[in-house]
Amino acid sequence: MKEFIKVMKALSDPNRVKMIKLLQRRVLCVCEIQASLGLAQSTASKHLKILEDAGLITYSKDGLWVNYRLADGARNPYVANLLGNLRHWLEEDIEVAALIAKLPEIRRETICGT
Amino acid sequence: MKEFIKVMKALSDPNRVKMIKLLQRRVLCVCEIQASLGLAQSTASKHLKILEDAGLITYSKDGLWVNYRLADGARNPYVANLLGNLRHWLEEDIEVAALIAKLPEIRRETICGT
DNA sequence: TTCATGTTTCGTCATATAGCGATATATAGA
DNA sequence: TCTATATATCGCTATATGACGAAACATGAA
Repeated sequence: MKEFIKVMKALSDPNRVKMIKLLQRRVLCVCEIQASLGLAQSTASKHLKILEDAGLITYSKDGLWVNYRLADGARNPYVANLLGNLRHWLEEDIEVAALIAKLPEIRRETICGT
Repeated sequence: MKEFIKVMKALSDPNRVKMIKLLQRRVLCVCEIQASLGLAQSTASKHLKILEDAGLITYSKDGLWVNYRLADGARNPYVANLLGNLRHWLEEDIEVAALIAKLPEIRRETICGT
């Protein structure tokens, strides 16, 4: 039950769901996600931790960057099912579509620092 | 997005998920659910309202009783999918199993009032 | 080492949520 | 009408959550 609740809670916040939708397109670092959603950096980081705790995403470090990607969910049926459905769910959502449309402009080299 | 979030939030509370699991077995009135979960009457009623707002359950009145049942979810893909999966999800959960085991003893005639 | 930079954690605040008891509403019967 | 009963709503408290800025941590370069 606890594991199920954790996954549901993780997907109960619009910004976190948007992060999932963005990560369906490509691997992203924290500052790209932060820039895309217009959040403070600490807020983005905290949301990513919640998604990771739920098993929905994983990360790998590459120098200063932390790359986040969708988990495969092999160990968690709730994760596997919901990530699968979220491939098509919310594709028509207006906010999600806007984020996806702007994603090509979001590149870590130009967004971060400078 | 708002509709999706509403469904996820509704399923983010253990007591509400347990209500869904109980309603998979049979139609229940508020006092039966309250007795089964050991909640205050007002708390049970509030949870049921949240589930109903999310489209996960429906109700019909029969005299003094309000009978709650699972929704068919025909109008909401998130509801249809999650209610479908919840038919088998959490069947092995220890708390859920205990509630199901005690469900035959929960009958409105003996539980309510008196 | 020192500095710069991406990320995480901490401290704080405002809002949301779950819980309860008390009260209000609705319906059936006397 | 009045009473009894099942449910819904209100008022309140304690905890959880999401937001931010500031500070700490981690890594790579000078």
